[in-house]
Amino acid sequence: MADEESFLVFPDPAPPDLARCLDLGGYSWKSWAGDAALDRAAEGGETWTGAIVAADTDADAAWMLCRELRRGDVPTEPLLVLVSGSQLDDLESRSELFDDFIITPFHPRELEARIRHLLWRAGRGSRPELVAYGPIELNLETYQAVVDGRPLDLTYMEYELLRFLTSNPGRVFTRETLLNRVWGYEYYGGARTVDVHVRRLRAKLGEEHSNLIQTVRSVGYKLGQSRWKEPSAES
Amino acid sequence: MADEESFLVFPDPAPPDLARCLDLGGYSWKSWAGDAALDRAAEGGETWTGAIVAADTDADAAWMLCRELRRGDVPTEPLLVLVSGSQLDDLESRSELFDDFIITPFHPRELEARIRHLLWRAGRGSRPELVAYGPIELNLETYQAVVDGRPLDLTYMEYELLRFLTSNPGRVFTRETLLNRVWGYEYYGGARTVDVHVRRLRAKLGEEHSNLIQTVRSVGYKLGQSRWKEPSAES
DNA sequence: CCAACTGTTAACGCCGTGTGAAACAAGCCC
DNA sequence: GGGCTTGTTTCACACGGCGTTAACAGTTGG
Repeated sequence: MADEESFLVFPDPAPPDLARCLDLGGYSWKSWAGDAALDRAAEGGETWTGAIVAADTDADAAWMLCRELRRGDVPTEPLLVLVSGSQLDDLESRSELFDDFIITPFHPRELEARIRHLLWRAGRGSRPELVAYGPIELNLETYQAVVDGRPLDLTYMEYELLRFLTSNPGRVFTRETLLNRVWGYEYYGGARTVDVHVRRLRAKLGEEHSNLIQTVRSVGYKLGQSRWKEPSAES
Repeated sequence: MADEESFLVFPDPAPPDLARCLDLGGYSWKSWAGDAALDRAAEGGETWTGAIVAADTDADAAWMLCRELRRGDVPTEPLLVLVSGSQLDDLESRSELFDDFIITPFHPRELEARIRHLLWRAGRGSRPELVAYGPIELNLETYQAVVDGRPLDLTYMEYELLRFLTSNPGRVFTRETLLNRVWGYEYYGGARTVDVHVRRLRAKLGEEHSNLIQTVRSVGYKLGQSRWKEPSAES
């Protein structure tokens, strides 16, 4: 569930054969109407495995969408365009807008092969370095933390603490250990510091996920491993 | 430019339609029998603009040639394979052996389009001349920066800094990293230099866009990817 | 020699951070 | 089970680090 492969498909009522081919291939995908939806997606931090843009019907809108996708607001992704045979000459002046193309009507297996190859090529590229556990995802490059897709506004120490716990899920750490490994200095009288930071983290994780960080009495804290144990938070 | 574009074509008697298509496209090419000739070429320092390998007749020899070409003796070059429809499934396990493929029988204009795109990717593909993020656009050729269509008057260092940040949107960079990658020297003690340049950049970006460059406390700076849910202080 | 660019220094103000103590919950002993 | 002990959560506050900002000095080019 972490890296569900989801494709952005244009136009909104996706071409029937394209839709059927994607479904048969086991890919999840979502069709979008236009660039207006892009802004929303960019804000929400939504990302796609790639984009498939059919340019054989509404060429202008399709190329505009490609241009938007290539702007960098959304991370550069494999971009496949569908063109009709008569549009082949249009490709030359738009080289930067796509990674691969396929001519309609296309053979389903060719589409599948092209998608596979694009994904393979993308996989070899620089993949964002991230650590995740359950609903928590930490992007080490952007210093962003999200839970359930909702971005968290964490301070430096909160982020470091959450990163350490998420990197070692299920393991219990004493306060001394946490002070040593996260704060980096020898424990000298400030055990409550950890408590307070755990508290702040729990608060920012939200009511529903505050139990992700569990306290092991007389020992310390740990993250996860028993999420499905008697929630009973409601009522 | 205008250097002789010469393609390596396999097999030796090149497929007639392929040969004719290349000739019509104005490309120079040379057909080779097999891998024995490769060593000679590698020694002689001969290079090609790219390779076009027909795998629909002698598949085994074709893939072996691709493997040789990808061995690293010769710099990786655009590699296009011709396959028949029944060979599509073979591609999956050979992803690393080609850059693009085309199904035989092919339409001449599709071949031309694919060659053009491969050449474009090989040349300018890795070196974009335009980098953009949100309202920011940097023209690397004219050394001009515009935001919202309004041209900015940036100094050299400001431009370099903005270019680096815009090229890696969302990623956080420490001041030390910025000094190394943008300024290019190792420096320790003058970290405030970065602060000041960021400040000047923000000033020139204008009030409305000054928040494009975000400071991540205790870490460094990053551009964009903000999740500012700004609680409607404006309006 | 002026103008613009660049890097440094220092003062200011904010916000993250740690600490102490009080409120709270969970065991433990009698 | 009542009361005591131990450990955890919560709150409020003060210190200090960190970023911002402005002014200044060194440097280069016209």
